[in-house]
Amino acid sequence: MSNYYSSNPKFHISIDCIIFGFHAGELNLLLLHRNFEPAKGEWSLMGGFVQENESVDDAAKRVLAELTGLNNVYMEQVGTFGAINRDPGERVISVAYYALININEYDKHLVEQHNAHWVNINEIPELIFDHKEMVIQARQAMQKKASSEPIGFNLLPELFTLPQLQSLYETIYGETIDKRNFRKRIAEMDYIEKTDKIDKSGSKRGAILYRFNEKVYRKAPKFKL
Amino acid sequence: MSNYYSSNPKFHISIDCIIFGFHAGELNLLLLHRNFEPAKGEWSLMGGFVQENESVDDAAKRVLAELTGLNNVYMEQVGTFGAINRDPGERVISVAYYALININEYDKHLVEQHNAHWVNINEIPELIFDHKEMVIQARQAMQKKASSEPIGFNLLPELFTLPQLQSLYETIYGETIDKRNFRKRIAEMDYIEKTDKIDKSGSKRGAILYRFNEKVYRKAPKFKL
DNA sequence: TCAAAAGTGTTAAGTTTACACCCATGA
DNA sequence: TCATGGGTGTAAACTTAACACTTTTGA
Repeated sequence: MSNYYSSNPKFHISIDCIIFGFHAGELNLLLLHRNFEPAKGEWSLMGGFVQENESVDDAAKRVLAELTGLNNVYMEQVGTFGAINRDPGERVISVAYYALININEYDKHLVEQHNAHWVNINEIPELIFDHKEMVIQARQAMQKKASSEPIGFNLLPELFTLPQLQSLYETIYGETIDKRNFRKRIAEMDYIEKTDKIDKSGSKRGAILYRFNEKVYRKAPKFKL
Repeated sequence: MSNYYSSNPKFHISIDCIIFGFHAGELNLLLLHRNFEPAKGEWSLMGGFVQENESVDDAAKRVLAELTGLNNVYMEQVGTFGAINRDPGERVISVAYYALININEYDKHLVEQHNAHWVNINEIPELIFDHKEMVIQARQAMQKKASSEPIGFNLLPELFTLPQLQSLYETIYGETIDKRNFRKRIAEMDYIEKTDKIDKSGSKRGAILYRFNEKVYRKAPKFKL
């Protein structure tokens, strides 16, 4: 142990998770009513404290899994929020991560236990501390990333239709996309593979189901939407 | 004070600075020989510990100022590095920031005191811990940002020539740019203002000096290089 | 007078956008 | 049979890329 190190202060480090889900043409966040003081009962991001036996990234994965039961989820670090008084309880430095999950596959029982709810991203309530700012930054980071890397598929089921995919990207960008131009671009991505299955849930005619083939993508990773 | 908070561990939080400078057509980093254990004497980024009386961002500014004497420097957070054993001394979670400075204007006396040196970014020596990874991520983040926001000017003097500016962007991107196409794009940015001064240091003929006008930029912020 | 760097426009290629109708099906 | 959402191609507008010579001046 170095004297130099120990002359410096230590801090609680927390994780906050911006959990994105996509359903029925809408982006949603999984938010919860905080169940401890301060700000007990107010809307909050899912959070937790980094422990001794885990890296910061692992802590983020753990915190996400505690709420959703999910592992191997796509997560990205948004940034670290370190204002002195950001938490009125005591000083906590927080590392924010966003997660993209398939809204059909989380553990509903766990979510209920935490008193968590999906909230439309355009109708976010007041959030505690600097969580609103975290959401804003997460959304921007996600949008930017989604335009240049194929991360959007994490928000969809394994098999998805082109109308679904287009709706997802329209929601992420907050603007409509021309259907034929969209499909032209998708057609050029040979890692978005047509299956012989049809999804009839959205229309009488049914839409062809596609799959994102990550192995094929990795051989020639180019993506732009 | 909440019991819930205090049941969690605390950590040393450090700052590491990736300090970019541009000189003679080359990007450089300001690196130093670490003057305390562990890894004393090895090449390292400038760093320091976050204190109780400062935000994380302020700590980054302080650490940069301690080495360079500079304030009001353009800085961006790169990310937080939280692997358990990233520092073999004891556990330290580090927040990395990059800074863009005008290589003519730092405090050379301070830099000498810290035993710091400018190193060409393509000839970076072995660095301690995960500093190499921080440099890689900082460089990528800076490159991306520099392509869509006018941050490159922070690396140049107040007055600069178009050959200088082009050389800077060629260095940032690691590829050559067509001179006429480059100048065409610059000509469309009315916040890059021609002055009536000539810089004769680079050629016999001399090159016109330009200035980045931030106020004009803010009125219609569009930038793409 | 010549070497060295600064400065200047045009054309072709590629990319992006706009746009309208037919198809398949279940109710 | 008709209402609903799924599926398909082409042409114009715009953007990007390629390219070569003249100017100025100090040595």
